[in-house]
Amino acid sequence: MGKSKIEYFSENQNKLAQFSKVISHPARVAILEFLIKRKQCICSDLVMEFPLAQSTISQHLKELKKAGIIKGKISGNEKCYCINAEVWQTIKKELNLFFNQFEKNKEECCSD
Amino acid sequence: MGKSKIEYFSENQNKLAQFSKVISHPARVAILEFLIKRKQCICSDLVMEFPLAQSTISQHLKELKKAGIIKGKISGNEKCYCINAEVWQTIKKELNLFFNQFEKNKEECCSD
DNA sequence: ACGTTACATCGTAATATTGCGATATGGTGT
DNA sequence: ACACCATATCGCAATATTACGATGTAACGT
Repeated sequence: MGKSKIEYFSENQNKLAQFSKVISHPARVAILEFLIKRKQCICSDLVMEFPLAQSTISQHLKELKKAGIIKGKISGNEKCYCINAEVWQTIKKELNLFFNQFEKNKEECCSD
Repeated sequence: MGKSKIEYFSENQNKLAQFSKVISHPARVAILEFLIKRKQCICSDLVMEFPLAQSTISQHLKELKKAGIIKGKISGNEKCYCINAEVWQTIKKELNLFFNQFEKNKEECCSD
């Protein structure tokens, strides 16, 4: 009970759900938008920008990194993060494929 | 703690996160794809199709309905569900806007 | 070597999600 | 009125997520 029955669904359905989960938290959306604006940043930039603890930011970065949507390069003391362009395009494409499956048909079948 | 600090983020960031959350579970992705294929269906169609209890399906439908992505019309005994075309397009557009914020630049700033 | 800075990870608490059985609601057919 | 559908909701248990402070690790400056 409570445990997701993800094994019953297709690989594609699970992949899409996972991609969506990454951007299903406003902090991660905000981090990604910040990263787009600044091209790159380090963890402490985000700690300054957002009202979240360093450990919390670090955890969100870990999630984003796990999904591949960002990448980080160690540069001496710091760790420089940026968008992973390839994965970004992949996720964008997959979401588009999903949303393009539905074509509006003239006759609406239901209403509220 | 553990409570999401959603109040610190913009309306747009929260909206995008909420839209994403709806499709961040494989069962809901599967339900939506089923709904696209069949144009419309009732709850018991889904109960037959997926290895989930009726109450679980009903709950996922509730989530989808809350987000507005589907709508349901009571038809006697049954409740006919289908995609809400308008909301579908809205979510698609919002996600596209988000993903189009990032343009690949030639020089990669980080690597793994 | 020592303190500082940057970041990750651990441990824990609060909260949210997922799932199911049981039960409620409300329309259908008899 | 009654049994029978279809669906919604309630109550609960298992699990996942979010968040933070404390602590660990590793490079830096002195």
